[in-house]
Amino acid sequence: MLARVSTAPTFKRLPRAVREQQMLDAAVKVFSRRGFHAASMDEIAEDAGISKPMVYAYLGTKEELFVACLHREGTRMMQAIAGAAAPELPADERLWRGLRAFFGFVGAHRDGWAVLYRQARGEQPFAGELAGMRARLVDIVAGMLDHALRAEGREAGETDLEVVAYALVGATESLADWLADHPDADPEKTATRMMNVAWLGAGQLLAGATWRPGR
Amino acid sequence: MLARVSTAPTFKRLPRAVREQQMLDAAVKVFSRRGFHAASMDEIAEDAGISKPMVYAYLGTKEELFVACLHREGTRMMQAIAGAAAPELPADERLWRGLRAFFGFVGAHRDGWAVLYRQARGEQPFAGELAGMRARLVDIVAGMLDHALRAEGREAGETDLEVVAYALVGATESLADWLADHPDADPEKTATRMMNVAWLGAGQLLAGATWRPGR
Amino acid sequence: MLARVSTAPTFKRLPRAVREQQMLDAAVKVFSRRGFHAASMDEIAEDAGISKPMVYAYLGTKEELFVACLHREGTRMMQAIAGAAAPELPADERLWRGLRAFFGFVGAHRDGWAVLYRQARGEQPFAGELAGMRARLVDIVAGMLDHALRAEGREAGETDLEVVAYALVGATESLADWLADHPDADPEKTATRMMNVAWLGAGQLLAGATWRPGR
Amino acid sequence: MLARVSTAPTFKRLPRAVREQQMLDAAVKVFSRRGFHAASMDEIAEDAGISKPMVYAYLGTKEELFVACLHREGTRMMQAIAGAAAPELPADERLWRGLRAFFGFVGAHRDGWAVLYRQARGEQPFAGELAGMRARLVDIVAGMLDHALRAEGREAGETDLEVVAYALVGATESLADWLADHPDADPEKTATRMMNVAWLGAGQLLAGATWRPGR
DNA sequence: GATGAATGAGCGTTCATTCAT
DNA sequence: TATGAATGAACGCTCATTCAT
Repeated sequence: MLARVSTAPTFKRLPRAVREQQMLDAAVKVFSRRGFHAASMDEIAEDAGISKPMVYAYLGTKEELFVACLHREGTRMMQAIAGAAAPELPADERLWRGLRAFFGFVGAHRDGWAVLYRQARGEQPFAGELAGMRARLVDIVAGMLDHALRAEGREAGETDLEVVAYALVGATESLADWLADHPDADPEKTATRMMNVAWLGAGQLLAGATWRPGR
Repeated sequence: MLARVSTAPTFKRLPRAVREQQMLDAAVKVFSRRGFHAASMDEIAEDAGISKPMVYAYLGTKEELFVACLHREGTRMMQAIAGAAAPELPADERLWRGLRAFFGFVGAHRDGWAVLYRQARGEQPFAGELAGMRARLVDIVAGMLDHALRAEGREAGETDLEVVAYALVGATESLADWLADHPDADPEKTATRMMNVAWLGAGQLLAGATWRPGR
Repeated sequence: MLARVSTAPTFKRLPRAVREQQMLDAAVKVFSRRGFHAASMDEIAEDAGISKPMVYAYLGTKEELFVACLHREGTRMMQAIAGAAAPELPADERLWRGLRAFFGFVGAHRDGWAVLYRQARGEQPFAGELAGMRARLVDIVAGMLDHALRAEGREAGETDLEVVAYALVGATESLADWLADHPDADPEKTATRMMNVAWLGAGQLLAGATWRPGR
Repeated sequence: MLARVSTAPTFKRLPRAVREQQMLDAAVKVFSRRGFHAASMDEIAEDAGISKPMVYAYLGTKEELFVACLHREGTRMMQAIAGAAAPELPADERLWRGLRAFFGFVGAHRDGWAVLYRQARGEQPFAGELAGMRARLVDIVAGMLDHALRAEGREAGETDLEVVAYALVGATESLADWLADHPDADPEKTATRMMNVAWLGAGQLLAGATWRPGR
């Protein structure tokens, strides 16, 4: 048997980091479509174009694999939102920028993040991971509110702020779900609507008030 | 062997209606704790104090059983909210009463409904059932908003109303999750907070405004 | 509670013999349609309009029930064929009458006997029952042949006769299956064809010979 | 712990093709003995010396497995009969060769094919498969008859030929059953007897005629 | 590094069969 | 007599996970 001449690219023996990304891509895709339990390691491996033992060798258990997906997607999202809201801006501008960044991300990763996020709920093993991510979001929002309050010399109970932030985050997630389910909807427009509800509240909306980006 | 004193009830040979409720109770409990997939029919049967075949005889397949749970809990919730908001009241009063009824129900069925609701998302087979329930809620809220608008001679696009209502429902569900996770929290108080966010919006909240029940 | 006045027929409390026939009717029907294993006692009981424990009380185990079906149908068939072939007639006439009686019976009990018979094969527990029935048929045919031989002063080995008879019975059963599968086919015509093959053989058939009833 | 001497074959990690044959062997055996329904996948797997999941991985569902058995055995039989009857020979010679090949095959696969064939009847899911195989046999026989008729310038209705062929095939199958149940019987002799009945018919047999191979 | 071969363990479902009324 | 209620015991099938090459 002669040595194989390595001229044409064989698409094999890729460096580990690349392989891992391929696997994560496949995993995110399959988990999104089927849900955590219904997803099978076989399908993930096949979709990644790789054999099952490799998946185990690189990313470990099914649970660990799912957590890895959560982490990667979560990190990406956080980075997308990160610098969106500089503390020196007024509160509404900060909120607006954050929402726009968030819905922009969800719009771009519809069947990736949004659905995957939807899966993490309800599967206890990942309650912790998810709670952590949401807590970070809630903290950001609560921080905004707190900052704005202090700027006017007032203060609020911690729980109160947290709960308000929680509600805002919840409403936002809910609209994100809606966005993920309506492929033709416009992220920017959705963000605007969310901003209206969040900032003005139903009372003023009914009274005819409207919030619009850029004043 | 002493004669068995037939004082204590034997808990056997109960009529079908009773057994069905026992099974549904057990199913709600187990589905809540483990999630749909992780829940096993064995555990549900055992928890109901009955053998597995009876569960199949009365309530059918695992999926059918889950749907039955969804229906029972959903119906209970809808009934709890039902007459809460009479159309002749002003919009904020209607919203408030609806929220109070909702959080009251969730508070009373913490590990029942709220968690079960949490499970239904993400499991494709039940998308329909859940979407239906949520749609009814969204319709109710959108109806409130629309009614209030028309009362003032104004009008709004249908999609806009729906999206706003969607956001409000989402925020509410989110706080319901929060309530379900905080056993010591007070449903009434949570409803009040939700009302503040929903009605006043972050803008007015930051400006120091507060909404309080009864004026 | 007053004594129930037994004016209108309640269709209950029927005498045992009647009930048993109802059950057997239902059993034959269900076994035919589903096959022995696929048939369920539930369906049989329901089809008989009676509760399952009654079936067990009257006809015993599922196997026993099937055997009871076999016996009833087998007996009916044997009776239908019984006097068909008087020994004093010539052999071909006897054979013809037997075949006509047999196909007549099968034609009238298409989905009853024929299919049920088809089920008994392959289910070992009933090998004995079925073998017995077929043995009786084979014996009848072999007896015919033997009688005809002796009438001419000749004789044949027992095995030879048995095997020939076996082949004839097999061919006949096979055409019975065919008849059962072709609802529009005419039993009389089928019997004639069978008679042609059996009596003349392929050789003479190819040579243009034909056998016709009544000379 | 002594070093394991690797002399005896381990019988593990065999290539797929080999394992598939082992499984089919085991399946044919178990299906034959127990019948389709009574056979359990566990027993088949154990008999094949392999775990159940491998059976599913390679051969699929129980039904698919049975069909695979049917196909393998059916193909083998057809191949055994295939070239047996060259068209240029006279009809009786062709029939004789076909019968000899058939009984030879059945004699060699007693508990394999014959019993398995016996199982396929009556189990509705396989009606199609079996009907197809029998149809091919019937066609072959009908073709022989038709060919012989045309050679003499005569013709016969299609249905007539088919029914006659059906009867012949039925008789043959029946004797095959008999052969499978009598382990000591001689296939060749059985073929001869069948040939006598089929070719000469009962009439000539009773009149003392005899057909013998080779003139 | 990479994979085909292999399995332990478990789950959903069904069914013949029997109490207790 | 007649039945609704109840179950033990299997069976088909799947899947995450690991050897051995």
